[in-house]
Amino acid sequence: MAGLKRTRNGPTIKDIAAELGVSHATVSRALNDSPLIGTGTKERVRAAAASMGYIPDAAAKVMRGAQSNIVGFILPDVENHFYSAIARSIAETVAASGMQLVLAISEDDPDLELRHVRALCEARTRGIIITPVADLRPETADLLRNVPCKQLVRRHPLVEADVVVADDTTATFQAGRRLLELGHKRIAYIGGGSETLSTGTARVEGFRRAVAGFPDATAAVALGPPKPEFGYKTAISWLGTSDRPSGIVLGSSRFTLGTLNAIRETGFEVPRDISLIGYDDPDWFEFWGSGITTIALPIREMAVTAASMVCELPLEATRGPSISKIPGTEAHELTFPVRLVERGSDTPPGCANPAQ
Amino acid sequence: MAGLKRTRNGPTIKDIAAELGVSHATVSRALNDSPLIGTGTKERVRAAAASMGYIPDAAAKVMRGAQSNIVGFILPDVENHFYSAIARSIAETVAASGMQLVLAISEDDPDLELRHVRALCEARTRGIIITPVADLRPETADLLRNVPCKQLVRRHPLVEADVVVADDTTATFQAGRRLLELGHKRIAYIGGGSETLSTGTARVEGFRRAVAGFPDATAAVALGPPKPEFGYKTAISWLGTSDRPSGIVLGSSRFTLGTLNAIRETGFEVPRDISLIGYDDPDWFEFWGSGITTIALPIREMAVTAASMVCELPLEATRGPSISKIPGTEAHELTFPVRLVERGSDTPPGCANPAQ
DNA sequence: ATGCGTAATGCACACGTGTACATTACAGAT
DNA sequence: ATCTGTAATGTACACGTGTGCATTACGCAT
Repeated sequence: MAGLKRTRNGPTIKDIAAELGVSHATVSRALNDSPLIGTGTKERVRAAAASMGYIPDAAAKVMRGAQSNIVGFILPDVENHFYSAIARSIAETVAASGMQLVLAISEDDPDLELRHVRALCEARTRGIIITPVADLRPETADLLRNVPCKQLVRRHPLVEADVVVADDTTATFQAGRRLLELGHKRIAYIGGGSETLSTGTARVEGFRRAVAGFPDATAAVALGPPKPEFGYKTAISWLGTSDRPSGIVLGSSRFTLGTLNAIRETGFEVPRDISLIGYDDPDWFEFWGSGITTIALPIREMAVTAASMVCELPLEATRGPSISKIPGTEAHELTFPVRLVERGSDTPPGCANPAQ
Repeated sequence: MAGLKRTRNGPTIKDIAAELGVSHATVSRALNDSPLIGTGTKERVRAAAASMGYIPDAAAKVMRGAQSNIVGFILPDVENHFYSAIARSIAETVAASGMQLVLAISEDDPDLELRHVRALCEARTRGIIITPVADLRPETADLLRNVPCKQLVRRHPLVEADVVVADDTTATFQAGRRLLELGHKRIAYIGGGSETLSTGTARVEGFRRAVAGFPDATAAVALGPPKPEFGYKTAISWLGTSDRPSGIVLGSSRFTLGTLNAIRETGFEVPRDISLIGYDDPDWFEFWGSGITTIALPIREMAVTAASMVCELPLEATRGPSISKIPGTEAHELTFPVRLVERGSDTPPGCANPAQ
């Protein structure tokens, strides 16, 4: 820590200048293709730089005043297809605009999230896209005020920034109503997040709203950490009871997995004993049995929109999100429509042979 | 570009110094908790820094000589469970050692890969973990000589760096022999990569070696880009012929998906008509039908090992990889054992009802 | 009063880069 | 021979931070 010179000191423009017997300003200009430099000199400088293995120092350039061209995306879980698909689309957009993307994983841990945000701010990041954690630290919200910032997928009340989300309320409303219209009387919802996140509140609200239209139906709701284990435990606890739900709406493809595991272990079958409607559309949903009915989100459009906003690219006119102003702030919310993809995992209750 | 001051100029230690009427050296020492500074001064400096919203400048620190504490991981495809699982384990290890991980996606594009490597080198990254692309640019290999670097999963001949891989040859050998012992006479392998990558050559070699032990068996091999589409197209072309294979070994879970799609479209069924053995073990393999037999890799161990080597952490004694020296270089190769996980997707040919 | 040791702080420089400004060189016009 | 304009290069500073060295202040012993 004390007084240590950098271990591997590559050549700098000063070294190149000394080698050629010119000033370092000439080298700098030559490498930046300034019109002030003679053609011959440029060539000699470039040749020397290449042969000496010169690598420019990004830190020095940033300090000189050039904007760092780093964009950060903080996501909770890279093993969740939903987020990795988003990460991919963001990466494409950012790379296409000539900038550098830094992916950071928060693991739904507020302290890790804070560390990432702090590191990105200290690096003078050009912009940050974040899917905030449920109990986000106030300090994190403070730091985010110093950077152009967009919230993606989830909206946290402490963060004052534009929001790009899916129409979660309509999504779970459609899913819930679908099950009820098929004739299910006892349905349930397993969701991620908590009361502080839009993905928690909005989805539960949609589900409840669907149930409200069917007075003779009862509903159970469980919210927890978006990992397969929570889906598994919750499903196991429900399936053991006599008044188990005959249809379940899942708030994450991670829950779908845990739920499938629970259903198999308790000897039930989908969709014969239990109907399932998933969230998001990972590639294996289509081929699992007769297919898993699910709510598909316009992942690509959402990601590209958020990335374009941060990179200050013109927004392509995508399949129109609805735009509304968030009261009390200057921020806006872009809500993207969702789509129910009908496959084979939901049937009327007690129906042994699905319509196929 | 020209002479622009940074747009959002936050306060620096000089501003804090001016505010308190001390020199910036005092502020710097106070913030770094130097013993040279009086307790009272420290407190006043910290209070001022907090109230003024001071954010340290990472670029200046790096330039001053402090090692950047960034570690980079360049992976080809974040939507592939295999790599996202690796990314997660690397992120955990790197975060635990107090460093910052930068994830970059190469999309199997050598030019994009070069861009990422260059950016990481210019940022004076502490170390790079890379899963190299098939036709990696020589320039990329040159740049990597300037950084502590480890190859993960794939080995590219141009890159002179330690290697952490799975025992791919044994893996496909076991898978191929398994199908042959079940009685299959026509088997096939769909693999990723090309002749320049270890994942291409090693896996094909293992498969061929298995077939060599069964003189009356015939085998087909297809190598291509590791995307579902290639698996789909290849499977479709094979299934249409009269001498179609009765068992297929897949070299990536991405191919498994495309192959399942092809099998369904052509009206066949797994495992009744076609036996399948996958690679890697994404979570849905266990619950797909009676389960997909597959070759499981010690993803976590491999990732943690590579990350520990880059972060200069002591290597935990993991379930022993075999270590060998790579001839012609000073680099070493760590090969991790694989494991065949037997589930329900492989049966003797023409067997309508698997043993369950 | 002088000397001395210690605690606290200021001064000045270095890191690598880019650029405004000054300087030099030289060709052409007077 | 002198002036003017242009092309090419050098000089010097700034960015924000950390640290070696000099300096100040002060208490205490001589």
